[in-house]
Amino acid sequence: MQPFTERVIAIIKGIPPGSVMTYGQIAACAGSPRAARQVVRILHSMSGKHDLPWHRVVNSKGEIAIQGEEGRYTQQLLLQEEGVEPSLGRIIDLESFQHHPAPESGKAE
DNA sequence: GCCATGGCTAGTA
DNA sequence: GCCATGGCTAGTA
Repeated sequence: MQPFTERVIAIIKGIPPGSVMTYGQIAACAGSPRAARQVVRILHSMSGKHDLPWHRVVNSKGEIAIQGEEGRYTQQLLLQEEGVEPSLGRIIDLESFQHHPAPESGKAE
């Protein structure tokens, strides 16, 4: 697995319950601010095997970005169970719920 | 060529 | 709603 991919996975695993990060934010933390779509691809293909909290990742507006009805519903439910309540437009208030990892976190022990 | 983005523009009210 | 972006993978030679 490539270093960028490993960093992205470590960052996603570090998102605590009850908070979210955005695709672009994760890419930036992993060292490639323009690689938001790569974060998408990693989540899409590896969230199961690596036991990632995939539901804690949303787009830059705070919206659930999943495609199908079923997936959208599942993500919304998992977030609500952690106390993340979207407002009426299904928008999550990033000011309240966005996780900002410390620069040291996710690096080598 | 994939992809669950993101940032900007045009068009409407 | 359009389109540039980018790390990775599959498929071919």
